[in-house]
Amino acid sequence: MAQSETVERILDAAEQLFAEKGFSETSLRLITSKAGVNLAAVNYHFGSKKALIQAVFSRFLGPFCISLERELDRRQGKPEAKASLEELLDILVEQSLAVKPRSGNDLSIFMRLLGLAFSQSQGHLRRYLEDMYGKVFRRYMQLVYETAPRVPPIELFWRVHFMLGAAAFSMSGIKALRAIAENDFGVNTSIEQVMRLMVPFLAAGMRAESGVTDEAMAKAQLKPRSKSSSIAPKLRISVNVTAHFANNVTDASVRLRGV
Amino acid sequence: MAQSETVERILDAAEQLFAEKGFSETSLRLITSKAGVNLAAVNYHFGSKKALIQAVFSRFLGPFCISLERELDRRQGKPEAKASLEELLDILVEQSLAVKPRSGNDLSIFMRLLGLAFSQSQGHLRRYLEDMYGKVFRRYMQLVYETAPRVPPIELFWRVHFMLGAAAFSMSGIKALRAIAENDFGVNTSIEQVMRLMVPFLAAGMRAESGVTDEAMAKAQLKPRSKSSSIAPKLRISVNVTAHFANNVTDASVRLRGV
DNA sequence: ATCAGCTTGAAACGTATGTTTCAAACAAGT
DNA sequence: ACTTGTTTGAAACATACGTTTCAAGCTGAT
Repeated sequence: MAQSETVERILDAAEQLFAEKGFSETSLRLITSKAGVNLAAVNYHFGSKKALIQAVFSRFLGPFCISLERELDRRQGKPEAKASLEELLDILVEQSLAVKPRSGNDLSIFMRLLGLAFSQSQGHLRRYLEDMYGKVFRRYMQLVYETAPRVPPIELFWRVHFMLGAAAFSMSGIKALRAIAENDFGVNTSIEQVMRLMVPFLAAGMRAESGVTDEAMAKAQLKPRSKSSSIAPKLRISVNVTAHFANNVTDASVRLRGV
Repeated sequence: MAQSETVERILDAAEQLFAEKGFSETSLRLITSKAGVNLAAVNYHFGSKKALIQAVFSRFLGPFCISLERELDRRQGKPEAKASLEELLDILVEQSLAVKPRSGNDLSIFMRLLGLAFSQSQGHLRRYLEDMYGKVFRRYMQLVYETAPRVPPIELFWRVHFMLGAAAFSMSGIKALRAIAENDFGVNTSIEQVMRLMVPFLAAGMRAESGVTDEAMAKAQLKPRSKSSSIAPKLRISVNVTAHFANNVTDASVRLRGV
């Protein structure tokens, strides 16, 4: 077996180009020519452009989530005082920085991709990420909720998304923003510094006094989920369907994963 | 003269579709068929797809910036105590809500567009917005800076972008988020409520204790701009050049505006 | 009623994209 | 050395896009 180096070259090129230009703006021809491989190689190794996009994310998110989960296990093992919000955010920063840096991979590339994942309307990507990494994400968010027990749950819900937005946005435009900061202030801000600057900002925001005035909202509580959703599935089926219907193209996917 | 209703229909359709799918994912054919006009109408009335995108933004941003500037003038007229950060943010909320709502235009659409403007790599759009509305934006930001004199300028710079991100992200995904909130908490959150929930979150984040540890960053100050840029130009020239060079497509634009 | 100037409709153009095809090249097991 | 299964290379395919063209339609002033 050729131990195909081609796959890695494609992933490297795609990761970089997607981050620079977005998904639909990056053609397979551009990727393959930058990677120095044949055009057909993408469809041969990945099956489609969509699958390529997902593979680019998995290459980073897989190791990241594994090490994040391990860290959460470690913390939850020792029954000390609950982690503060700052500590929780620091975990994310640390784990991001810890993921093995490949050649020329300076983290900002992937952060930008993560931002794009939200803002570009790639439905398949959202579903894929939800299926693959939604569980760890929700576990982490539960811990965040517990650090601010005085804020109404519904407001916490929104604040978490304000946090997400601040992070995704800053990271997605970080290259341009760093250039502006350098130009206007004459100081270079590293990706790591930006992430660390974000921690006190987000923590303070999460802890701010509640702004809820609506009575119904103040009393609203998280509804218990149905029992079935809390049972770990043994098997998951994945089917991708693309329907062309009177000029409207819709795609749906159900995913199935073993074990 | 036909008082062309076509232009409005195209703008309405484009605004909605861009917000749903992004710019490059929305074809002119989709826009024109949704608007019920001929394909060629876009190029006839706007000249190109790029110009259409810009027009969509201007239709909202024009009135918005005018009324924002008026409000800033009004406040700066009376030499009372400086506005608090919450007041400044409230101005934005108020002005956003004040812009005349067109049919089916529930503000979230435009907020999502604003988010896309940053994350999609439409270089021409960024330049256009900077040229047209950069001045008001910087004036407003100057006021924001002044409300937190104790935070190092470079950190304020980043915090402003964290704010922008929180707003753009939450607003851009607001439709889905509202559905989730409704489902999980059984409470409906209006767009206005979300915006108001954002104010204490953002204000607290901006005022958080500085997280700057780097000595160089702590001392960095905003560099004075060159004098010429502070003089209101009498005339501005606009030229768009698209260069196809060995598979790399680059476009640049210089804009010229009367008065 | 006529004419000029906008505006629309339908079709075509040129280009770029994702995907498929198939023969050639290659690697490894026998 | 031969065979088998995998990987590459070059070309073609089908489709979708933004844009252009030009004849037909319309409006309002003369």
